[in-house]
Amino acid sequence: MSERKEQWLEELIRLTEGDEKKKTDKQAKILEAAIEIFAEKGFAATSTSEIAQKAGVAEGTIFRHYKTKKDLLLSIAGPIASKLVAPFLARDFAKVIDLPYEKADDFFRSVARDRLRFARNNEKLIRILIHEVPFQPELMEQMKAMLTEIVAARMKRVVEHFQNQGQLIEAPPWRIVRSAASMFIGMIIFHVILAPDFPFDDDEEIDRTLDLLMHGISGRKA
Amino acid sequence: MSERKEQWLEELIRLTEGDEKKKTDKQAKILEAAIEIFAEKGFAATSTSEIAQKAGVAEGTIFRHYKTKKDLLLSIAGPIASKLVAPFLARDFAKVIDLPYEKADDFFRSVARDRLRFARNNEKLIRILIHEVPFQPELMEQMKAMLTEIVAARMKRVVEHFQNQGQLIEAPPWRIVRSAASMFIGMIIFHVILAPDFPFDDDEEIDRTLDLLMHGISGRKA
DNA sequence: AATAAAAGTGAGTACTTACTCACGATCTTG
DNA sequence: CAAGATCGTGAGTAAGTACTCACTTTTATT
Repeated sequence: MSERKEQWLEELIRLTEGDEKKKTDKQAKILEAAIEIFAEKGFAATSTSEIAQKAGVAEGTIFRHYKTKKDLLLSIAGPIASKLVAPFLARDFAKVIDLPYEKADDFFRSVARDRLRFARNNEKLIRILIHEVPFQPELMEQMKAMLTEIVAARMKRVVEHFQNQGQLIEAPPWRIVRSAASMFIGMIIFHVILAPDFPFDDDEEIDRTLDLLMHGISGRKA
Repeated sequence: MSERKEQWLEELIRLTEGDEKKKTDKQAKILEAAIEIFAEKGFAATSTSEIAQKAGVAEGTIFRHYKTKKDLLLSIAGPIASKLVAPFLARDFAKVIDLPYEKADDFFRSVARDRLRFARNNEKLIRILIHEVPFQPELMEQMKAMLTEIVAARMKRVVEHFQNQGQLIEAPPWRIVRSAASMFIGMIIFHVILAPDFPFDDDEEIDRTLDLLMHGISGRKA
């Protein structure tokens, strides 16, 4: 357990240093193909022969680089999970509090924009992550740990800071964070998965959603 | 396509009339076992032999009742999808507008409570639904159709009604519906999946979440 | 009680699965 | 350039896989 924990923590540290492992050409092809098919059909429904074929590689080559099929999945899902929460680990994230963001909504807008762009640039990887996390206990633990120990912990401090300034209402920080996350994740899922045809301006939509989040949907006569 | 559409529409009508098909003992056992394992390991990772074993039934028996494994999945996921949106189809749903609910938040509270209870009573089925919908095009189409033609359409009318009364702000109804849905679905996922240990009072939590939804998270000095 | 229909069985089938391994090709390093 | 390590291969394997079918057992109908 503690080994696991250290593993993704090291991975996070490595990420901030921009240290990528050297991959051979064929290995890159394998990863590319695996991501493509995992995202489309799911991990369990994907065969290694299919991956090999799409990658233009012999099946044995896959197992030279990855002990098992599951190992291949983890080497895809692990890093993306780390990258997803990486910004919250940044050393200056806590300092975000008193430096660039004087207003709470500016802060939320900034985070939302950044993570939405990230999601758009890594759609397939995030699809894989969402789908396979519930079935891979190790991934599940990793995600839970990251969300509670990094994201929730950091966000809690930020929310408390804005509460002290009277910019946010006096409610349990976790509920505020949960609500904000729900709103934006719901927005992403709705527009990316449910209505991908219907085009919209990301920044504009974020602003409108942020408005609802900050001031609610209640009208004057409520 | 139109045949498909009629299929789940008929299913919905049947549901309102409480018409359940007669099942044999072993068939019930098969469904029970399949739901259990599908929810735990996912459809693709589940073998028919495993289902048969858990159901205490010969493997051939499964295929007497269901042509294929996929057929078995659809006969589980289809009905639960229908039941999930069924309340929105109720004839009196539109009338909900001028009869029992004078206040918008009472309406939202009522819907949230009802569907949360439904989700709690059908946790495994909903898990299966969420997980397999993206991979089964037919299910995907069914869900999209239901969400747009039934849920969204009805909710739009209700929101517009409350907007006319000045109880809700003048924003696009779909965005208001999306925000409300995101908040409550986020609440459910958070408490059911991410923090199942941490016990909480459903109705109380719904009220607090509804508060945030109605009035936002912005403080006095914002 | 006789007959038909439906439910249940489990051995069998054709095929796919993840993974191995002995061997040749390519790269790295002295 | 020699030698060892790493990379790449594809035929091969044992263990499933979803599904079938001739058969027996149970249930429904007359």
